Amino acid sequence: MLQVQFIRQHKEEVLERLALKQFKELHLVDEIIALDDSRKKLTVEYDETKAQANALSKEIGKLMAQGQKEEAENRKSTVSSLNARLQPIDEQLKATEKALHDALILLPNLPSKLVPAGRTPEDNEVVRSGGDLPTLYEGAVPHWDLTKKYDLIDFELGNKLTGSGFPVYKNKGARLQRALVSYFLDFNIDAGYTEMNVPHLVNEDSAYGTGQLPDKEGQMYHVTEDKFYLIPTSEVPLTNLYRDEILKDTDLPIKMTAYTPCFRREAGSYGKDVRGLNRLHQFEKVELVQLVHPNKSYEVLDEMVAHVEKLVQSLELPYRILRLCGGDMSFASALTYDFEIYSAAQEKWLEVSSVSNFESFQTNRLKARFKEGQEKAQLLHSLNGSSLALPRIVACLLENNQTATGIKLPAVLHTYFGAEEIA
RNA sequence: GGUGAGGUGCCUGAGUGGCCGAAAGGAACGGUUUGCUAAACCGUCGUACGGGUUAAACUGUACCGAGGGUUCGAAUCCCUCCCUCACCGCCA
Repeated sequence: MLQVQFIRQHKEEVLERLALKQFKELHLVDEIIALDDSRKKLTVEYDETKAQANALSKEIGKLMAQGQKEEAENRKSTVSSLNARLQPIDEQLKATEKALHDALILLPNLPSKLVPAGRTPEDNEVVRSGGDLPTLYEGAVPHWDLTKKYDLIDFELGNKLTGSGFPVYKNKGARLQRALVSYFLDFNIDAGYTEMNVPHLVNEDSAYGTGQLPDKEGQMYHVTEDKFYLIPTSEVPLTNLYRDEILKDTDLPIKMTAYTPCFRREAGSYGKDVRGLNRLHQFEKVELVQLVHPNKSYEVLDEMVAHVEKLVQSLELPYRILRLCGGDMSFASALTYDFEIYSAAQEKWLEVSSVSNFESFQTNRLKARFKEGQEKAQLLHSLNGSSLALPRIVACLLENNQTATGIKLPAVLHTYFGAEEIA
């Protein structure tokens, strides 16, 4: 959520940058300023009237103590009439505040200066790439055949237990997952991230805090009886750890990593995009979250991108890093880099990580702040990134490294996996 | 799930209708003192939204788990909800 004060002070800039994000409802900006104007006006009216009433009420106490009953009764009726006047003002004020808030949450975050113009994924900028596209042997097949051939994942069993999109990992498939999770976590811990283990269900306040509610309710699984939501990513619990907190600047940066399952309803998806491991309702992911000083966040973003890049490189997979264009970025992001890995048998790029700087967009909603000395509290900047989403990594590892006799694993996984290849 | 107790500032904890944005102690921060450490002493020490100012000073309103209510006036009384703790039951 953008800050009204910023919008007021930088209206032209806000309009320009919203347009870059392909945001159409630019009229909201003027509406917001108008609503804020009336909010201020009503606040003054309310406060002044209330101040009178409060002062009189205080006098009543003293008059009563002095036994001046009549005078006290006089004041009482004055206060009563003041309060009666207050009521409609209060109602208007509340309605105005709500309207203002409702309009504010419709505005997406402003894209940073680095964001390329554009509307569709084709407009994203490739900033770097690495690794060589593998040449597969004659009999190479997509991962959904490999998982069957080596008995790694059973999609049908998952259907039986739950439904499509809930695969059952078996045997070396299960072990490969666990190896990857351990490796990713260790890699992150070595870079100074603190490992966290957080709830997989969150309450409404948390879902609201990171922006899943109110708009994306349909994308989450909802436990209606207890009003909990299954997390779509560990970004939700991790970032919400600091909801309504005021940190000291010396506590910064906060660097966290967590491994959790992620649950996504992904309503409306179909076709080959959802085949095999490409898109699931439940998958595993290791996530990075940082909360940092506002003047550090872009430096930190680069650092996180470099960190994920090193991780991908260590898996010896061909990758490219995209800087997302205005139209393809998420609602809350100011700048996003996507990591894609080439899935050789499917012959397409799969997104395996998305690293974003949200600036103060999330923290404004969360009220996650920090203080430098005696200064006024100010909003932190939040960032997050996957490191990495498991299923698509598995898909690429299997497809790209397949041989006639088995699947060779990158060296970094040998110890974790307990073998050099899946045969 | 049952019964009981309770939710106050960074923490502990007082406060049962006006003198309470809230005692006291601790922590933290700034300073004085100090050979060092420690101690002592002085000061500062919540947030938000307004007014005001070049900026301050100053000032108003709201907030004592959340939401409603009673009252001229609520941290304090009433109602609903949430949460925590203790004991019992059950149990990985």
